[in-house]
Amino acid sequence: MEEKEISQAVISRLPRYLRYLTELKDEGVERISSQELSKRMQVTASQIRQDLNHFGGFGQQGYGYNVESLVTEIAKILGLDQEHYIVIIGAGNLGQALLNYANFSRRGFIFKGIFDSNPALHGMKIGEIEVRPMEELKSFIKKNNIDIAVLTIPKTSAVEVTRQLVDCSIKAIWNFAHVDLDVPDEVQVENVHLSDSLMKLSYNICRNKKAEKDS
Amino acid sequence: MEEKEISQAVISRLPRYLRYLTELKDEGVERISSQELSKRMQVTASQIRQDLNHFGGFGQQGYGYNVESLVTEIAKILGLDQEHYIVIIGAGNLGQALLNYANFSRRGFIFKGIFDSNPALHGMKIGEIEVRPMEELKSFIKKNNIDIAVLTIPKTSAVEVTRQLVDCSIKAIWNFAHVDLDVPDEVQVENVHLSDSLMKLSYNICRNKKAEKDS
DNA sequence: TAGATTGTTAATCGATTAACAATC
DNA sequence: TAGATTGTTAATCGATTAACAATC
Repeated sequence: MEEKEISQAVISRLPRYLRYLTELKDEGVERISSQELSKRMQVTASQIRQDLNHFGGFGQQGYGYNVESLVTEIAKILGLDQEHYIVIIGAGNLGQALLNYANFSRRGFIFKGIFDSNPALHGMKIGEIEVRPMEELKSFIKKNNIDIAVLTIPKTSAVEVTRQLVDCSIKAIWNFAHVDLDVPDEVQVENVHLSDSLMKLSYNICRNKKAEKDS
Repeated sequence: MEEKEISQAVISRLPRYLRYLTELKDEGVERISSQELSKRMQVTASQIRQDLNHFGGFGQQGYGYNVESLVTEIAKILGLDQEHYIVIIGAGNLGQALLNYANFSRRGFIFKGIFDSNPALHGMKIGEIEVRPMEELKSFIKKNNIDIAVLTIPKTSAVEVTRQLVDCSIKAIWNFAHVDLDVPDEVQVENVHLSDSLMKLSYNICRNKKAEKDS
C-alpha cells in the first residue's frame, strides 16, 4: 500500500493518538474532527490530518473521523493486531517489573520466558514464569517463536548477549542497557536509556532556575 | 552566557556525548577530534561541532577537544555537578527497580523517599529507605528539599498526585504513568511511556516483514 | 443545497549537513 | 611555517503549519 518510508517522527506519535482515541471510544464518543482532537492533544489539526494520511484516508469530509474504526486502524498499523512473543534477559528488579506489568499483554505482547545468569535465581517463579539459565536462551527462542528480546542486564553483558540474539535471528531488541547495540539492519532496536532521560530532566531544571534568576 | 533557547533535540544528544566521552576518558584518551568522535558515535562531525558550540567553544583548532574537560563541561551543562533529591511515588516493581538502581546516585541523583497508598507496604524497607504513606508526601517534600518526583503509579492516581506535587511546587516530574500530565510551565515533565516505546518496536518489526515480502 | 471538514498542495520553519575562513 | 581542526556561515534537507479546493 504505502511505499515511501514513513518517518520515525510520525510513528512516534501514533501510540499517543491511539491512547487518546481509545479514551474517546471508552467515553462513548462516536466521531471526532481533527480540530477537536487537536484541542485535546495539544497538537495542530494539520499535523493530525497529515500524519493519518500517510496511511490512508481514514476520515470523511464534513464528518471527521469515526473513533472506533480509527482505533482499529492505528492498532493495525502498529502491528497490535498480532501477537508478539517476548523473552526478558535479566531477572533483576526491572526485568521483574516489566514481566509483571499486565498492560502489555492486553496489546498482544506475551512474555514467554525470563533468563538470568545467576544460578541462585534459576527455577524461581515470577508470576507464572520461571527463571531459566542463559544456556537455554538460544534454543528457547527458536522453539517458542520469540520476536522480541528485552535486555535488562548491565551493559557489560549486553553486548555479548546481543551477539547471541543476532545469531538466532531475533527480530527486535528492547534495550534497557546503557550501551548502543551494534546489530544488522534487519534487527530492530528500541533503546530506553533511563539515565539519559533523567539527565534531560536535570538540564531542564537548571535551565529553569537560570531563567528565573535572569527575569 | 547563552541566551537563545537551545532546542530539545540538542539536549537529547548531550547524555550520549557524555557517555562516549566518559568511555574515552576511562580508556585514557586525552584528546579527540570531532571527526574521530563522529566515527565512533555514528553522527556527523558537523553535528558534534554545531551542538557543542551552542554552549561555548570547548575545542581548539588544529587540536580537537580535550576529553576530560569536555566531560566536565557537559556534565555541568546537564546539571550533574549538583545534587538532586528525589522521591518515588509508587512502591511497586518499577518503583523498587528505580530505587535500587545504583547508577543514578553516581550522577548526583539521590533517592530520599518512597511513598505508596497501600498500608500493607508502609514501613517496609527497600534498600535503606522505608515506604511511607501518601499522607506524609507533601510535608516530606518540603522538609527534604525534593526537586524531582518519580511517578510509578497507575494513571488513575497519577493525575491527583500531580496536583499535590504542583501544590508543593515540585520542580520536576519523571512520569512513568501512561497519561499526559497537565502542569504549569515552571514544572518540568519528562515522560517515559514504556508501552509507546514497545509499540514503536512492534511497528518496525511489521514494516520490516513487509519490506522483506516486497523485495 | 449549504456547511463542515477532510485530503493535499504550497509556504514556512527549524534542524542537519556542507563548506571554508579563522586560528591553534 | 604547514597541517589540522575548530567555529561559524551558508546550503540543504525534512518536518510542521497554513491554506484551500475537493467532497461528504
